[in-house]
Amino acid sequence: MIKQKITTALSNVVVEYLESKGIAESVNFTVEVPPKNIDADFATNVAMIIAKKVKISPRVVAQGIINIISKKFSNLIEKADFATAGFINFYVKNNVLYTELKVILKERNKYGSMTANNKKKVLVEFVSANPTGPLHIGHGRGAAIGDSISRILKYLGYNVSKEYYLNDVGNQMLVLANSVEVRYKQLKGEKIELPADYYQGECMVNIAKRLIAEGKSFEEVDFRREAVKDILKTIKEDLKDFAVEFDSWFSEMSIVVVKDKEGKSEVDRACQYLLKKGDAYEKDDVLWLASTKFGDDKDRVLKRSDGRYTYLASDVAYHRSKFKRGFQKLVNFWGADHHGYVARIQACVQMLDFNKENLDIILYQFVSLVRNGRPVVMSTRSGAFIALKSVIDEIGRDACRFFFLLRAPDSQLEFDLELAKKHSNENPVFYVQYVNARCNSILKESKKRDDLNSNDNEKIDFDLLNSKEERTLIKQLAAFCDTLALSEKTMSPHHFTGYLIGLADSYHKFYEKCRVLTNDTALACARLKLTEGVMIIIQTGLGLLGISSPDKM
RNA sequence: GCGCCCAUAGCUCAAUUGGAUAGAGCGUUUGACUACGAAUCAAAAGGCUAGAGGUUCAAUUCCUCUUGGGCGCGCCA
Repeated sequence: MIKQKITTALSNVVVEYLESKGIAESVNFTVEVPPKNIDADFATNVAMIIAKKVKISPRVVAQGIINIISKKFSNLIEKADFATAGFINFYVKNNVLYTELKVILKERNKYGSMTANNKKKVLVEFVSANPTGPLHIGHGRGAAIGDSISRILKYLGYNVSKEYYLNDVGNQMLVLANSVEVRYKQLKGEKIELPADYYQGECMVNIAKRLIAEGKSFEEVDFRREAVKDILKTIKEDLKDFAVEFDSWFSEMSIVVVKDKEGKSEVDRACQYLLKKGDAYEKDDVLWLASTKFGDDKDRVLKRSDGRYTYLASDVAYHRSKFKRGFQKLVNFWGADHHGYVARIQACVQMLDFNKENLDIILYQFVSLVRNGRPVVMSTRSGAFIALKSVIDEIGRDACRFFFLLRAPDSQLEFDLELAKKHSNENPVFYVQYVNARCNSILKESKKRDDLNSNDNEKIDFDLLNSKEERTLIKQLAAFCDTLALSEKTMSPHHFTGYLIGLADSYHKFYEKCRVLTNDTALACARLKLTEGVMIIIQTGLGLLGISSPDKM
């Protein structure tokens, strides 16, 4: 929040400066934390931007800005100076830092949360893996990212719904049903081979075993329904183990198979709508989506010549349903193999009169699995994949989530199982969690001393927190808000893992340099408050990533 | 052939979306526990950001080309 204060003050000053020069234009500038070698708290590039616009040297502009801000915001700025590169560096008053710390102590796990987004309804769709087997590690990445972003958006005041789109109709379901059927027959003693293009996974056998155990005869069994039921159950359990829970499971069947009073499905309705608008047209016995109108390479088929709809038609109806349910913002997390699909869905939402800006499609690159240096091929069909569950069991939920959230979605990720296992004790997640455990231990220790019981923030002398380590730590805490903003802007939670590692780093350094439980009561009390603030932020931050903060490790 | 994504330390990845001397972890080398947790800290080594041009006060970031990898390109889902 401190950065925000500087930005606001600076905007004010810039307007005044430009007016004094008779310029009406506004300028875009940034405020940021300077690199380590500069000891200022914040820096801005505004002098360089203005200088270019008004053709005055950056130094002169900077001096003008510095004069105004020093006078007008002396409560905020301790000192401001011009750096040779053209930046203006700011040193904020210690009081500003202490005020921020007090806000954290007061707001606790609501610090930085907002109501400003006015409960805007947003739908986050992720995982949406086909129900043809247990989730594998690639789905895990999507699950971790989508779930964390949902938590972050909720924290920022959005009304978030998490949805799983279930492809429970179509060819794959046919293959699935047939696969279980063959297994069923095999178990009954029939001598038949499982075709190579059927699902080979062990779970097909288990489903068949269950059906036989329940005494279901071949004639009465709906293999598709039974298979989906079992697999879905497994998927839900896996997700629960991963701390991911969905608000809704949207069945494709509900928009394809289910008909209204007039015998029309939602897909029928959606296609009808597009046809009427002229965004779909019939040609050669085929119904086409005129997606080229909105930047796609070519028009796409909605309804085949044999009268069956394509997957795209379902998706059009599905997105239409999202709007009909009143969502104002859509976020879709897709595996990178779906990138060819982005253009047509963007086209389709525009045809449905939705602003393209309110649809975010985030592609996450594949997780390539390596075991003992040898690549592991991931294919649900071959059955030779690594289940998410086995990885969670192996390295733990927290470490697994943190690992996935460490990287930007668009970087391909190499996951060496042996390595992950080997270094599980040195995983950065423990580095962060350790801070919480350490703080907890200090607080517990402090309870043994009668002179440290003051819980009243007003009686604490925060001025005593004036070392370099302490200032750095408080600034770091305040940067929590910037991290929230950045994550929202990029729709990626990976900024948070980096932030938390940095915060942990600052605390460990503070710990080495500044003893918390000193004989000086006033100082000990102040440092305990700082420690408490760190715990609040660590716990809240890890919470946004769906990761626990154990008291002891 | 066309399109999307990526290329940064020995390895896995960051870099506040165009900012100052490009940072972490692992691995390597060295040091620190008889006061709050050593799952920690201090220090060293490691880089022509794949290559070549361009845009500007400023490029890992934006544009073009080349090379190398991943993934798509169906009346499959």
